[in-house]
Order: sequence, then structure tokens, then C-alpha cells
Amino acid sequence: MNDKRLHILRVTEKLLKEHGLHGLSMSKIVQAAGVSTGTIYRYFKDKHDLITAIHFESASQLALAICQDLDGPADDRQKLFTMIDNLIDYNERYPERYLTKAALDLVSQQRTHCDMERIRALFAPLTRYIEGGREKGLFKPLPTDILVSLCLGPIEWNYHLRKESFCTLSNEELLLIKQACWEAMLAPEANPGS
Amino acid sequence: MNDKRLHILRVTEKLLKEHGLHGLSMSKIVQAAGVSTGTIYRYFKDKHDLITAIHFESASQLALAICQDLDGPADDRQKLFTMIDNLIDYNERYPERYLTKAALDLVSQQRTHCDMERIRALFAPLTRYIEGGREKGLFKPLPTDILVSLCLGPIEWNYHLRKESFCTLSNEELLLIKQACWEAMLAPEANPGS
Amino acid sequence: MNDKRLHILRVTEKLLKEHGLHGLSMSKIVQAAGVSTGTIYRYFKDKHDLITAIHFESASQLALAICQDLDGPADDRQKLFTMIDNLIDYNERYPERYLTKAALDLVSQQRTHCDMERIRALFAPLTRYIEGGREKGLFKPLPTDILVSLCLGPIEWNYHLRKESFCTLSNEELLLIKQACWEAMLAPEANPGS
Amino acid sequence: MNDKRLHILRVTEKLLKEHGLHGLSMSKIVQAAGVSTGTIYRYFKDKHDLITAIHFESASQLALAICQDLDGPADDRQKLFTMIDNLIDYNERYPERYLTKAALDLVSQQRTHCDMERIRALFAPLTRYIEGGREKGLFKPLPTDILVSLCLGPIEWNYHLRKESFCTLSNEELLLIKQACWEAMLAPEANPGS
DNA sequence: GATGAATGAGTTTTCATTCAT
DNA sequence: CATGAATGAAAACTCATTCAT
Repeated sequence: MNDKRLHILRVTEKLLKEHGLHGLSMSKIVQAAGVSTGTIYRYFKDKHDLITAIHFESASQLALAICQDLDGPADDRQKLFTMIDNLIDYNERYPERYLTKAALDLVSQQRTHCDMERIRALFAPLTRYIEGGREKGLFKPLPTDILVSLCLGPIEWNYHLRKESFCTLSNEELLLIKQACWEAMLAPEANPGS
Repeated sequence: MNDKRLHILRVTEKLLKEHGLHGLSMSKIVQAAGVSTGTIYRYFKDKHDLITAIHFESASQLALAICQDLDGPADDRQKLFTMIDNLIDYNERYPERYLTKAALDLVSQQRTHCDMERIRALFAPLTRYIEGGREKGLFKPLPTDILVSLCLGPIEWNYHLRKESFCTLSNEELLLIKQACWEAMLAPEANPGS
Repeated sequence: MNDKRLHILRVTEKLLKEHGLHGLSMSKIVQAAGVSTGTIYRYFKDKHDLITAIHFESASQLALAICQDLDGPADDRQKLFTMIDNLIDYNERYPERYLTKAALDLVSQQRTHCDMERIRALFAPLTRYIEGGREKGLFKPLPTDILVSLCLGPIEWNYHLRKESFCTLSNEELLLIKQACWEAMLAPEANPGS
Repeated sequence: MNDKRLHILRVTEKLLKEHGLHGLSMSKIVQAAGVSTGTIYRYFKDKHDLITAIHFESASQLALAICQDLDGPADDRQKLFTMIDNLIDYNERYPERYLTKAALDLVSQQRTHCDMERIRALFAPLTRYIEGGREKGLFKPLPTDILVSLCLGPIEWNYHLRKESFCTLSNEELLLIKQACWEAMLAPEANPGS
């Protein structure tokens, strides 16, 4: 059944968050998941396959979380604010995400092109948003990656450094931050003050 | 001599960058460094100690690189531009740094308080810069960590995702980015356009 | 199966007797037992655990050997003679026992309280015999340990020093010895000659 | 100087008593003795040589301790009582002796014939005592080793089992024990009561 | 399909000993 | 004579993977 596959994935993800890739062994998974050694190899070719699957799941979930409610009718500024809220929400709910991501990065460097494409597809709403804004002349004339870094990078980096200070910020402070991220992307002409 | 300790550190760092923590074994270090097994254990208590030492070195180097030429007479905007240039420089010269950092984070979560203090001290020029600006009313009234994330996060995150596109950017594009990072920190009243 | 655990124990014991704890290595056990490295670690947590298990087995066997046929209807003097015969028999059959015991003592000093209790229980017939005799006024009014040392100590010490001369003694000589051990325990009033 | 050799011997002996042979490493000796690695190898050919030297020292000390004041004018019974007192004294002062002895036995099985002869010579007063008594018809017509086991074995075995109960015994109890050891050796005709 | 005992190559670590200074 | 850094063979132990049941 696919239930078992999912169960193993969930348990492994939890162990990764707790102990990191270094410190993850198949026997720990076996113990924690309550299945037998052989069973894991029925659902995953080998350890690498399991890790890669988790990487894919993790990236997918992040994409889904960020892009939630993005294609609605709101204006562009509001859309970014929504994404940032989504991102903060996601990070607060899964506080160890970045550790996991970092661990996975090291293993799955050779992740299949196919997987990359599927993940990229899940981020499509974000890409569309950025590219749309740039074409309208609203955002700076920079590569998409760079624009994404300008508007979401500060939040991501902050969580990466594990300064979990966002949840302690007041609404005014959060607004200041969101406004800063928004303005960072704006084209000079769209941002007359600078 | 301390030469040998340093030599082992350098070789290990190189191996870490090439194969990740995952593919690092003491015997590989022994071979690559041209020393005997026992020698490593003369200078480092065990593998963990060696990894921790590299982490410390790595963080120190980043701090030194970023804060280079920061205490000169330049104006605040120019100082940030210098730091960003330093950061880009450093990342271009050590393109695998983030892989290493990510790997190290997973191992050295329990790094000693003492080491943390020493690293923090190396970042002091950056901290002083941020706090000075905030007190002058130049920067937004936000915690230091957040301000650092706003001005350096975009670059860091971009490198973290290994989109090594900065070196392909034109000078105009780089200027746009730096300006965006600068404005992200500025207090609303200091940034009349927003 | 528990067969394998027992097999490893037996093989290890043999190696201990041949080379002492000093010359015992896991790889020698692996070779001698014809199992793989990992298998040993399935049945014993680590080397110390294996040694401790052997200690326990060894003490159990000694207790069983000594106390054999002790609870029968024989008179008290005959009972001691039986025990001494058992002890000599056991030592002749396992001539290296003391070497093993000495080796184990050094390692298992911190053997679990639980194990101690189980071993003590196996010696219960001996203890009962001694205490019964003392209460009857037949044996000297001394602690149980001391009485045991008086009646079995000479034989034990002799084997400990590896003067394996008992087997070369005549029946008359053996009888003299046994009689001496018996009289050593007797209360003065029960032993009118002294 | 011979001072250094003696110092190393003493320190090693102490370590042996504390941790057993298993757990004794040259580096521990180096640390505890405050000399350099090379120095040990100036005074002892190798580890085995060092252990053997300690064995010899240890056996010598025991012999000296037991045979102290043995050649005086006292009667035979009093002489045994003196030896037993000496033995108890020695064991109380060096409570870990047997552990050390056991450890050494395992290593020095192949101790040189020459050393054996020298140790045997140190026990000569004891041997003379036993053999003299036997020839007089006072002791049982048994081999010397056996007679030694009969009169000193109980005490030795008791200490071997680390029941350090002798120091808690009253003088009457001690007298009972000594008397028992004495009688154990006596020839039947010399011990009319049995 | 599921199990988990068995495998053994590979890893980390120890430690007696040597030798250049 | 003394030192202690360096050595490297050997030890203890791990763990991804297989396969008979």
C-alpha cells in the first residue's frame, strides 16, 4: 500500500529534523517507523532514493505553502504580503525545515532533472508573479532568481540562521519588513522616492 | 608545530567542499593530507572536534571577509556597498562555502558557548554599523538580526540556492541590487519616496 | 535463535582460556566462531557486554558444579566431601578456569546487582549448608564467607596458583586433605581433640 | 638513575590496581608518571618487560611480608600465627593486591625461569618451616604446596573474593580462624582429637 | 508481501613503539 | 639522556543491504 510508503517518509522526515542527515541510519528509521528492514527496500530502492523522495516532498510542500492564495484577484503588493505571511507561517509550523533542506541539498545534488522540473512547476505561480511584474515595468529589470532573492531572501535567510525572531515581532514591525521587501523589488521609476 | 593542525584543517575543508560531510571519512583525510591516522587524533579529539574546528574557522573567515575595510571613513551607504562587494567576492572565491556551512550546521549545533562568543566578536564591526545607523534614525527600528537579514539576506539566500548568477550581472544590475538592499534598511522618514 | 548467542559465548570462553583477556579481540572471535562481525553485535551490545555475559556463565557453572548432589540425605561431613570432590572434578575438567576468572574479575568489577543476585542464588545450597551447620553448633561461630573460605579455600587457592597437584595425589592423601577441610570448620566443642 | 625506574614501577602498579591490566596504556603511565614516552623505553624494553618487572616486585613484597619475623625462636604454632597476621596485615595495607596479581598472572605466564627461582628463594623461610614440620611428623605427610594451601589458602581465598571481612572480626574470631589453619596442617597423630 | 537475522566492507579510534631533535 | 610528535597496524564498532523463511 502507499500508506506504508507515506508513513516511512513522514517518520524519516521527522528523524532528519531531529538528528540531521548525519545521524540518520536505516535502523533508526526501522525502529521509529515500526516496520521491518526489508519493508523499506520494497518502497525505496536504497537510502539515497528515500532521501531524494523526502527532498522532493519537502520542496513541494514549501512551494505549495508559499504560493497558496496567490492567484486570487488581489493587487501585486498584497500578493507579496500574502506570500511572506505564508512563508513565515510555514517556517513557524516547521521550524526545522532549513536544517532538513540543508541536509538534503548535500545528498541530492544529483537529483534527477525530472524532479527539478516538477518542483519548478510547483513554483510557477511565484515565477509568473515575478515575471509579470517585471514585464509591466513594476519590478526591477533583473533575473527572476534575483528578484525572488530580493523579496523573499531576507525572511529565508533569517530563518536559516535560526533567529526565530519573527514570531516576537509586533504587527507594525512586520509591516515595516514586508514593505521593505516589496520596495526592494520595485523599479526605480515605480518607487519615486529613492 | 601548529602548521600540521592547520594543514589538516585545510585539507579537510577541501574534502568537505568536494564530497560533503556525507562523504567525508577520516581515512580520506589521512590520504589527502599525507599524514598518519594517529596524527589527526593528536590535534583533534575526534571527528566531531575536527568538524567543529572547521566550522569555527569557516565562520571566522566569513566574518573577516564581510567586515573588511568597514571601519574606514566612508559614508553609511558606501559601507554597505563595500560589505556586499566583500560578500560577493568571498562567495565567488569559495563557491562551495554554503554547502560546507550547511553541512557544519547539522553537526555543530551544540557548538560551545565560547566559540559562539568569539565568532560574534568577529562580526562586531557589522553589528556596530547596524546599531549605529538605527540609533541615528537612519535605519528602521527593528532588531539587529532583522536589519542584517534585510541588507545581506538577498545575497546570501541567492548563493545558498546556488544560483551563481551574480558574476554574470552587469554593473548596472549590481548597482540596482545594492541600492535595493540599502533602501530595505532605511527608515521610512529617511527614504522619502516610499 | 539463541543457539548462536551460546555458540559465540562458548567460542569466546575458549579463546579467553587460551590467550587471556589480554589477547582477545573481536576479530579473533569472529574468525573462531565462523560468524560475521555484525552478528556478534546483534547478541552483545559491545565487548564489555560479551565479557560480562561470560563471567556470569562461568560463575553459574561453578556454582552448579559445586552444589551438585548437595541436597541429598547424606550426613554433613559427607556433604562437604562431595563438594570438594565436585570442585576438584570441575577444576580438572576446566583447568584454565582460574585464568578466566581472574581476567573477568578485572573487567566486570561493576557487574550488575541483578547478576550478582542470580549468582548468589545459585550458591544457595552451599550457603544453606554452612548456615545450617553453624546454627546447630556444629561449625565455628564465624561469618558464612569465612567458613566457606576455611573449607573450600585451600583447594581453590591451590588451583589458583596452578599447582595442579591434586590429580597426582593418592586416595589417602586426598582423604587427609578433605578431613582437614572438614575439621577446619568444626566448632571446638564438636572437635574434642583440639 | 634508578630512581626514575622505581618511580615508573610505582606509578604503573598504582594504575594497575586502579584500572586493571585491561585499561592500562603506556600513555596513561606517561601522564601519571610525568615522564616522556621515550623515557619508559629507556628503562624497560617494552610493555611486557614493565609488567613482568611489576610482577616480580609484587611477588617479592608478598614473600617478604609473609616471612617477616619467621626465623625467630618462637614455637611452630606461634610462627604460623605470625605469618597469618603478616598476611592479613599485608592485604589490609594493599587491598587491591589480588586484582593486580590476577592481572599479572595472565601476562607473565612465560616469566623467566630465573625470576621464578628468585621469587621461590624469597619464600624459602616458609618452605623451610613447612618442610621442617613435616619431617618432624608434626604436619601431614603431604606435598609442600598442599600444606601451604591448607594453612594460608583460606585467608588468601577470602581476600581473593574481596570479602574484606577480616578487619571486622573480633580477636576471638581471629583466634578461631588461626587455630583452624594450624590444625588443618597437623598430622592426625599430632592432633589427637580428630 | 513482510520479516529480521546475517553479512562484511568500511568507519572511527587506540596505542605500543620509534626516532629526529 | 630526555623528549614527544609521528607512525600505522590493529582494534572496536556501524550500517546499508540481502535473502531465506
